Amino acid sequence: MAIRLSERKYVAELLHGAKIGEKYVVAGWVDTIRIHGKLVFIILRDRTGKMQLVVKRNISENAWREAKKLSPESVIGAKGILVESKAALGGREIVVEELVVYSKADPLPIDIKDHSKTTLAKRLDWRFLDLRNPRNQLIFLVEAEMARAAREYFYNNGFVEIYTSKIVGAATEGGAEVFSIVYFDKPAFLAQSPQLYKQMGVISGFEKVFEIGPAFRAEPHHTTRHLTEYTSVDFEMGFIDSYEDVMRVAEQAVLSMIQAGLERYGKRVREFFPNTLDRVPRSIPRITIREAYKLLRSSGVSVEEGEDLSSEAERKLGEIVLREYDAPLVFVTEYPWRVRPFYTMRKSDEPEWTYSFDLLFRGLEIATGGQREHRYEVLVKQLEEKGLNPKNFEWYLSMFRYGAPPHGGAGIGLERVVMQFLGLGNIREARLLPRDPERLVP
RNA sequence: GCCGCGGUAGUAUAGCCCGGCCUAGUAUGCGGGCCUGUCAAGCCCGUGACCCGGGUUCAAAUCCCGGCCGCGGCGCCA
Repeated sequence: MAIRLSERKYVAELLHGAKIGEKYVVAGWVDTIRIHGKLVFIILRDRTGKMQLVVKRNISENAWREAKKLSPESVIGAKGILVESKAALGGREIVVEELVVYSKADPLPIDIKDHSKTTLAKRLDWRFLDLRNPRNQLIFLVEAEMARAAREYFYNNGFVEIYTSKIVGAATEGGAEVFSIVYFDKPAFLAQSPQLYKQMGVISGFEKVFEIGPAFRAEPHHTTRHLTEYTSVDFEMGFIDSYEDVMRVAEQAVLSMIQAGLERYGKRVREFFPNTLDRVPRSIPRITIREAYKLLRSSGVSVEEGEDLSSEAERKLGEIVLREYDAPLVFVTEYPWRVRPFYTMRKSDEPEWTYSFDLLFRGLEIATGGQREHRYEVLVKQLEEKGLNPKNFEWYLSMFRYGAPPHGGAGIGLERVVMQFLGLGNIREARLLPRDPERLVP
């Protein structure tokens, strides 16, 4: 008599393929409930979709009595006959003979049917409910798919996956943007980047390494594109001819992420996210930052030669490149030395510029990379030039005294890729449990 | 960190400038009733709110100050 969940079929199976006229067990959440006197319609939702159950008093008095008392988002199981029904969503419905309520839900604190009816802050307070909305859940299915594609790309191209420490004894690049923690009786920090460790991976002899892991930034940004904790897709590769080799890998990794997202979820993504990128770009154009200055200036954006691009300039550049090259992504190369970290390799012929790049996706920086300086003496000089004390980098510097190949790499912000791909307005949407200067829970 | 805007039922909002007409409106939710083909079901009845603290005033949701929280811009970054 009782419903056996081990016999359960997913909604998608019942809607496509399962035999009409057979008896099936379904289970899930009550999406919508419509009570019509002696007739109750239940829209049941599981991870594969939604379908209608109809509970009729003259079929089962017990089930009907239970159904009348249901509340949205309660968890139920049902057993009944699958029938065709022109009126039902999906063309099929289950005529319920048995109904079990596993968990009755209280009135909901947020509107989960339509994400736009509740502010993002409230939605995040109730994230587990917010994610019951298929649109919001889809963001993380896409994220998982993109991470999988990146991982697969790296594995297929000879990179070794490494796991570096996130508790560190010294800040990577000096500076105030690290979180301090107490490590027993010693001061310590949360890693803002695996930068130095992935270089170690190369120098250790793995030659090509990558890591997908958390990065922490203690910068009190109040913007739609910053998190204090995010997922960084990092790679580093040895024996390169130039930073062009690094860009090629970054390009292929990012394009394979976009391709994977579209291939697996393209249809649903287009349904829920009107601003999504709907095709995979063939390639990513490269322009030097000096060309970018010119393009921007001729479009009326004031830029300072030798400076980093402001967020406004990046946005504008994204528009220009889309117009001129029909490309949603662009590499901006040869950033000025003065705005890049000490380990960046400078151009041999123009030392005020570097062998480095940023990758912009629809006008937003999603990756940074370049060739690293591997010559010990040059590194020491560059540290000093940046006003840093080589004494504090002894461990790092020592790696370059015992055989370090020419190498380079990049870091890609996973949430930013997801955000720009889907056309989200706020990066917090692309993070399961976002952390920002104010938010620490849930 | 600096700057701007904001905080009204469970949720989303109107009202705030120009204090009294607010016994705070609307939608949705929630509770109850009618209904055997709905599809954000419908119709009827009911329910529920001015962020906290101080001040100005005969009178404060409305004006002023402080706090907390939210949203966004900038710097910076992925």
